[in-house]
Amino acid sequence: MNLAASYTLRVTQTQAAQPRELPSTWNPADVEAELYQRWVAAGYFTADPASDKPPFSIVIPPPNVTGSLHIGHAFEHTLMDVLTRRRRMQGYDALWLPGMDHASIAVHALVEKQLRDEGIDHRELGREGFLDRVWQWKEKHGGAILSQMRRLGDSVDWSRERFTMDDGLSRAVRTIFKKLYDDGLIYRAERLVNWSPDMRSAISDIEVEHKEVEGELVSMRYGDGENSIVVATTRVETMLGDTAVAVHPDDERYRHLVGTEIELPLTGRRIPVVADTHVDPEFGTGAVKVTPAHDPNDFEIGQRHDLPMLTIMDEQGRIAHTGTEFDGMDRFEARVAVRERLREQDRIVAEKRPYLHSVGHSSRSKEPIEPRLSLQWYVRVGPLAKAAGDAVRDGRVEVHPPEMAKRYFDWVDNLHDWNISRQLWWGHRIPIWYGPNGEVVCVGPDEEPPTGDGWHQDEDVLDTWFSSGLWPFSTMGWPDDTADLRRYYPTSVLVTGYDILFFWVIRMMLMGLYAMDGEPPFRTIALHGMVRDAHGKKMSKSAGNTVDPLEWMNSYGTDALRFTLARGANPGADSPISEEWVAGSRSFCTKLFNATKFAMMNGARVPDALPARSGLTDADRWILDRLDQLVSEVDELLEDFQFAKATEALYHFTWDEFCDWYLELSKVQLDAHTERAESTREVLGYVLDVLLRLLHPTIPYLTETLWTTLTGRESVVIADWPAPSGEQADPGAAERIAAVQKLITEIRRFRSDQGLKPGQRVAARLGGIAELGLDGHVAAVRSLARVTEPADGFTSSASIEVGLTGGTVAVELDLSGAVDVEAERKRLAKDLAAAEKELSGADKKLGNPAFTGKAPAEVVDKIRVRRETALADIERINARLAALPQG
RNA sequence: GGGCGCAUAGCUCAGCGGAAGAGCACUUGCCUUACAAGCAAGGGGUCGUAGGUUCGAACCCUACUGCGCCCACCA
Repeated sequence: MNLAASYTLRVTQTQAAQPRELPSTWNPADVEAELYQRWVAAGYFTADPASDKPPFSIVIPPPNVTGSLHIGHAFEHTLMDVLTRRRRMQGYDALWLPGMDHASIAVHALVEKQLRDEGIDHRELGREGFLDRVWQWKEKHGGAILSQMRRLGDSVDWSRERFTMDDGLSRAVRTIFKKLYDDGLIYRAERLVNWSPDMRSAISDIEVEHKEVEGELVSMRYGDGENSIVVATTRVETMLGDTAVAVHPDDERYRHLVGTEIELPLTGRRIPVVADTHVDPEFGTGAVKVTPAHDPNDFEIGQRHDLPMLTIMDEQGRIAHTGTEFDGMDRFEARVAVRERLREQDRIVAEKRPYLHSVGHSSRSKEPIEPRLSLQWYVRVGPLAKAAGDAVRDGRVEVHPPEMAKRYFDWVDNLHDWNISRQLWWGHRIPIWYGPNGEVVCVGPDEEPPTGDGWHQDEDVLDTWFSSGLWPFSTMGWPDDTADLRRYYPTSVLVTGYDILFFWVIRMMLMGLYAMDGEPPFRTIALHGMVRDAHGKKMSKSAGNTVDPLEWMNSYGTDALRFTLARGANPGADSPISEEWVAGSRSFCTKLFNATKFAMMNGARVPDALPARSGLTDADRWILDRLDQLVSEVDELLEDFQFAKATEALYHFTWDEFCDWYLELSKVQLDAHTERAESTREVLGYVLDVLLRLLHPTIPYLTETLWTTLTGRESVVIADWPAPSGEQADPGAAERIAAVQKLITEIRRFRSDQGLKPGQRVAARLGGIAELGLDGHVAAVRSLARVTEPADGFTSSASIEVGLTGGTVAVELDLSGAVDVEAERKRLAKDLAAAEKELSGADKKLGNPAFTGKAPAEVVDKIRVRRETALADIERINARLAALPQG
């Protein structure tokens, strides 16, 4: 892309029917809603599969239908929007597809609680009645986040909004379930699952959080006398379901007991002692009680030794079926009761309390999960996981930042079969029918389920992640062969947090590769970190350090929030955020607003073509060269997902270079009332045009306001992404501007040291400035450093020498007795010390033959130059010191 | 128990082999007609500790210390 192209394309935009005037101040709230509506109405965000542009696509990580916008969303959406808007400007047919997840468990729990508050047991309503309520809830309260996304400025294609419970997506679920079933990749098995007694449903491994809790470790004696053995447990109540005691096969202490049976207290049962290598003879007593139906380890031991599996709890976690006095007790109640009974029987050998250990909790209901033996449907992930690993290993899918790939492999290579059934009602019902004679039939989406006496459908629904795993293609019409699917799948990039890598990304990889004949769901996985508070702490409700992005948008504007978020986004790393920083970003927006206002007040206009460089000043050439560099830099950084660095570069250019220097220098040029003033207006317009386009993906509202006013064109949303001008850079101009900046800064420092007020004009003679080729900059130096031309009666009462490349400028000032000699002496002494330190450092290096011999020539040269400069400085400063009046 | 990451200015972070950087905070002076949500000037760091490699280390290696995260069925 070159400049010519970028300008030609823009001409196709219509002239905006609005006044070319800016409000006096930047009030985001006044324009945001209106601009967003206009963008949507104009169809800018609507992808077009028939277009001849190259496609670019992102699917949104679907937020829960229960959700509202939190800072994490705002962060993730900002990044996605920056990518999407940039691609759109680059001439891609950009699709960012929005939607929501039905969030099976979350919604089920929410509506269930609502009903409970109304005094209704959801089971009484029945499945149909309950689902009616859920849909009612969804229509009324669901999807608050969608309007908040509009507020954020997300350039999503609303015409393609999807919900995981849509008919189309449900059909995709049915289709892939059937395919997996027919391929033998779905099976039913009775295993231990993570059971939530509160939800009365299985939950998946990833919904289990392990937390350190203070429990107890109780050692108790089974059997009697010679034939007794001591076992330890943190869950005394499960002894009611013990069906063995296990010891290590090589353990001499218990060898005589292996194969015998001992008495299990309180139950009247006798259980065998078995030998199993799983047991660690070093831990505790070296003997383990085995409860196959209530502990994952014990389950495996049970399988190996063909032990009975006694389920001693009901689905709500109450002791049941034991035929003991404990039946009906809650599991925690029973823990105490059983321990007390054992103590009475003198079975307790030791107790450790508190005993810290890790217990799995439901991430949903926060209660300890209960391993429970139950019949569930599983996906056999082995072959799918292999493909998912290979796709990243062979580079078809790129993980960014690359270090994160390790984590991906850790997970994908160690996947267990995936339990996909949930004992809930809200979700995709498992399409399995059972017949009266034990038949099991999987019914595809376009097939009729079997009818007749005794046939019934499985009661359970699928894990939420089952349907979200299909998201990149189910949203595009799969299983139909649609234009969208052909064009936008695989998606270009997936933007998501590293915390969701396992939950969601891997599921999409498994399902995408499987359903789409080996085509992965995305080319690149771009992982970002978590938003944290100002001190890097994790945000949580309990810590009270959460923030509300909407509040900040109200106070500082959406752009300020987005700019702050982008500025903190280093790949894969967590980003702290605080209100102060958002306020700082608002300042940036105000600065840009004022700069544009200034330029327009001074007649800045965007030229059809850049003025010939030969007619431009050094300042013009310098800022244009810097702008070219900025364009390339920002482009490369964004291509590499380096949002923070790209944003930083834009900030620095805008504020420190464009505003602080170019605008100030341009004032001098504008005052000249020559052709120079005219070309300066064009350069101002040109730089702002490019700069606003570069900033647009990050701060869309402000840039739209400024750009349309500046250019009179329709919208920056559909403007072209800037390309470097293609002009030859002029390093000479840059060097001269650097010299001018240094000269001005030195004079300002001197003035400040002398305590001169900014408004106080003093005369100065700039000796040697012409010899350095800076004579064209005298007016600028005088204006920015606030020194006037020497008039009659000028007496030099102070002078400073400013060392510049190629020589020095002697600045003589007429301070008319205003010089503070002591301050000057102090300043010079400080400079002298610095120069001497510099000299000795350089001498040390250059005196070291190892250095001069081994270091690259340019490094040695640099040091030599540094030494020369230091020497000259010392001489100059000494002369100045000598010239100062004594006393 | 395994794995990964981080320790740089008061705070939050860049830099990752050749003179210590940014934003915010701080000090001083200014309402200088784009901007006080601002301008100008300035102070502040033996780059966690101890070794090693190198002419040269914030940067590479080793150990240690302190944080953080992820995974895991130690009764």
